[in-house]
Amino acid sequence: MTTAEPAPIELPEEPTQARRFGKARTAQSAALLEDYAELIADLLATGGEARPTDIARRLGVSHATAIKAIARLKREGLATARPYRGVFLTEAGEHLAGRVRLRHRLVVDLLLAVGVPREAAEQDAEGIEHHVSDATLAAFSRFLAGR
Amino acid sequence: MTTAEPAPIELPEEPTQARRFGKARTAQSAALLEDYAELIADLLATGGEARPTDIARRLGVSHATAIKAIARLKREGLATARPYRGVFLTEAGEHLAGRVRLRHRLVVDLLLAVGVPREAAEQDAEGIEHHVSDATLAAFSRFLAGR
DNA sequence: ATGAAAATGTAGCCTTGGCTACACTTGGTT
DNA sequence: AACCAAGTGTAGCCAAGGCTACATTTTCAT
Ligand SMILES: [Mn+2]
Ligand SMILES: [Mn+2]
Ligand SMILES: [Mn+2]
Ligand SMILES: [Mn+2]
Repeated sequence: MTTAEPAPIELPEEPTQARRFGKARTAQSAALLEDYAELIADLLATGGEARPTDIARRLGVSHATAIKAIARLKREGLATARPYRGVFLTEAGEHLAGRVRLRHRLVVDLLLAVGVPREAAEQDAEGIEHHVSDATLAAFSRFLAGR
Repeated sequence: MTTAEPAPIELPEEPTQARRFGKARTAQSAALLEDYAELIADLLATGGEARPTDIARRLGVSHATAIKAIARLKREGLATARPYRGVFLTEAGEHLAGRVRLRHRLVVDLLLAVGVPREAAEQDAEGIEHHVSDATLAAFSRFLAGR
């Protein structure tokens, strides 16, 4: 034989595929808020305060960009902030941050468990975490527990 | 004891964290082109042609949105298309589609292997695939081979 | 107390990726 | 040959998420 057998291509049903892509887009649009919420919670927990400049530096964006995102967090009821006074999370924001942090850790742990090198795991988890459903998260937990 | 021990929070170094977030943003901006390339290749392979309306229906977006994305594919040298004549992939586009399809399959297979239910695996893979680095992909391959 | 540096906020610009509405081809039926 | 439906393209709108430049407020050292 000259080449490996190319696996046959089969397309999902059209409505199924459209639904999957749509959900992936929805997950993506939530990603930014999730990262901000998680980071703000971490900064508050470790340093005591979450200032726009700190947030911006950690995310690698300009402070203007961070301030606009914080405005969106406020608009969506996840954070509070008064001018020149730092950012805090609402109940909803804290709750979101908690779930996001758990997901983040589980994704990293699963990647490590299947043999992904540490830094790749930490890097890839930052994107992957936003696309892990509850069902998948549960499977990750079971897999990690049973070994 | 009353509550589970809350794992201690430690933040990555600032430049490290900024680099990770930046890479995740870059990966995200490539995601749309990857999905289009993969889908166009699949349509060409199975149906013989990839028309804007088909692409739009499968992605769950309007045909106008699809046409604009196809324009971007052309701009970036991944596709060719003449008015009213359907879309084709360039060498670069075919190559991208091939890599994306492989990644997509490996991600689904890995999720199944760790116990994720079929539909959740297919769904989550659609987003996860865009954040899987070569190092992680290699680890997935090894994991799947050794069992 | 004051002056400089740092942080914060605002304005205006850009690209991406959505959408709807409308105009124009194309291709099959009659 | 003509018509009509489907497909295609274009225009114009919007929100998100980037940026730079500039104005304002705080904070900190002197
Ligand atoms: Mn993230
Ligand atoms: Mn995270
Ligand atoms: Mn995808
Ligand atoms: Mn895919």
